[in-house]
Amino acid sequence: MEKSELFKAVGKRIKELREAKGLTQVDLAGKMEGEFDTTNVSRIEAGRTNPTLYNLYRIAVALEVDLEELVRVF
Amino acid sequence: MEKSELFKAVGKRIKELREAKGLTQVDLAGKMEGEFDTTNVSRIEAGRTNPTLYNLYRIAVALEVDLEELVRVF
DNA sequence: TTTAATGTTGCCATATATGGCATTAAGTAA
DNA sequence: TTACTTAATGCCATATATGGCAACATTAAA
Repeated sequence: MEKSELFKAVGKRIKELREAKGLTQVDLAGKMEGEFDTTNVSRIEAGRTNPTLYNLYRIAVALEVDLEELVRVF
Repeated sequence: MEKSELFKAVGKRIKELREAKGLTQVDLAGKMEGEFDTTNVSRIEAGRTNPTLYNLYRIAVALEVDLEELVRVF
């Protein structure tokens, strides 16, 4: 699997999980532990960046899913 | 779960999977798609850095496991 | 129409992951 | 002892994720 494909797949998954909970990108950033800019939520969902483990983890916690769920892209 | 705990847990998992395959850190870096420095294998396994999604993915491929396996730390 | 909410994108600054190399240490075998 | 392998770590340079803000487009509601 190619790099940008991976990013897009994970981003899509995050977006789906977020919308399933009825959250906006602003809501998600706000629910995350510590600081997180909404700009980055957009970038990660769009697959335009290579997110770090810790940010994926914080997103998973905010979305109330296991980290595995976010990276189950096959 | 705290940040450095997460890194250590994922690092430990990588180390276990690597050793289960009888690979050295050099072997693992060598098997990874593209370039990857052995220094970083050590850093990631030790939990001293916050690895990116793409590098976790490349490690998973080299270790012949799903990415989910690497982040199943609970 | 105006207003507000949502998301994307561009820009720049900062923080940090990684590349790359050298050193160090521990283990193992000669 | 020496020589080799493996891994950890320190240093510096570079690449890039993120912070933070502004501008823009879209949609929906008044």
